[in-house]
Amino acid sequence: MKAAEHAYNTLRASIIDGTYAPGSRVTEQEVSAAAGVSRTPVREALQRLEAEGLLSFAAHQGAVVSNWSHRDADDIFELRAMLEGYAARLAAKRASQNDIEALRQLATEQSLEAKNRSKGYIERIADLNSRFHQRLQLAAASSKLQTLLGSLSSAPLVFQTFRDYATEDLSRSARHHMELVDAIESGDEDWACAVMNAHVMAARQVFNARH
Amino acid sequence: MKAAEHAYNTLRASIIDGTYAPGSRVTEQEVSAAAGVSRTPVREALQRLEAEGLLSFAAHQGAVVSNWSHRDADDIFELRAMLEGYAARLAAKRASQNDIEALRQLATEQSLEAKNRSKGYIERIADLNSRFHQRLQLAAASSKLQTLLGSLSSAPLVFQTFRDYATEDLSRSARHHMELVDAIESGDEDWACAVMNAHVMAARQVFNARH
DNA sequence: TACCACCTTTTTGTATACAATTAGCTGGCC
DNA sequence: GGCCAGCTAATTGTATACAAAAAGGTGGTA
Repeated sequence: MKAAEHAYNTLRASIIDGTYAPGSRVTEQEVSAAAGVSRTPVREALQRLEAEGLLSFAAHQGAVVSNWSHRDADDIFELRAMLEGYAARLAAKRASQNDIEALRQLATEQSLEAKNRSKGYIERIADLNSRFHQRLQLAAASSKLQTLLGSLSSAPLVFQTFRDYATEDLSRSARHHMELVDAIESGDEDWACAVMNAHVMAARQVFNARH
Repeated sequence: MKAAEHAYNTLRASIIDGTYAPGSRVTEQEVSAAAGVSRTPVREALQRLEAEGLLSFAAHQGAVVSNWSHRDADDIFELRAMLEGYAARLAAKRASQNDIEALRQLATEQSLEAKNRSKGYIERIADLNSRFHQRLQLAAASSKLQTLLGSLSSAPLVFQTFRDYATEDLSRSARHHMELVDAIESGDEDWACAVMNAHVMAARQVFNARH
């Protein structure tokens, strides 16, 4: 793996798991030492994380970990609803048979995991969930949209949200995905968009209830 | 000015004015020589431009200038309509008296420039236009939204579009801005959003007619 | 003449050294 | 005792040197 990528992964994990608290300062040297690479690739990693919104630079003061106010979180869910809704629309219009089968496969697996809840299911569901959304965005076939959504969903709160899901939330999420596949397969843009909106709004509700 | 910023500005200008054609490869050394700085800040500039979508990296092959297909352009206008429409909504809800006065000032100036068309008016109008939109985004008070829109409007096609504006297009654009101010001042979210949608769709129409 | 291996050159990726700016502190002065 | 100047240490910003990888050309061979 390239050094820059290693530094990026290391720091990103540290931010997400809370090792670096929001608002705390991150120096290049720290990361350099932690990742075992020189400062050059570290600077690259910092820039990427800044572009993704996990860090922000104050002038001449280096990087600080972004902290998300309640209002920011609300805005982000609103934006996600809008953009993912649009993605669902495009997917309903453009998805190939391959896309649909892949999506159905992922949604089915997720349903099973949500039902069985065998050891480690949270991580597996989180993974299936993100793969589902990414596959849907691929089917939407708008690279710009994918970029925009990428910068939204990489925000820490998405990760946090999943841990907060109760059992019924998990199965509802899985049902949403199944319904999305049906809507996309039938080519019904309005339906797909509506389900996706409900999906994101449900996630927002879970988040707001806990924070 | 910092060297990285200088490299960024230099290369960005070269891409926008067409010195670097879409699809052409950009080497670090070239930019380094052109800007008169070392490769280190150049790499920083390349990353920023990649994040903004003006460049894209192929694995181990360096940076190539992005070229925008017709479909990409259409998607971008669609996304801008959605996001700027949302921004207009938020602005209608949240704008302060200061915001409104600043917006009205900018829109008024733009109207005059569109009417008089004195030497260099294109550049001045382009500037006023971008300041108007940025001020509106500021009034919308959603930093994440601002980031997303930033990555859309920095795309080359926005610049190109403005040069294509005919006289009547320019005055219509100015009228849209005036109407937006009225809608925002009255706090009517639907109105503001609708005007903004019309505004972006009109821009798309101009772009599509020429390309 | 076509094709393949190898070498050269170019270009990216990384490390390190140095410059410049800044924050925080220490000591002296009022 | 409080406050300001100046210094020190820490941190970012930049340049350069070197390593690694890859593209493209060259020569030889079938």
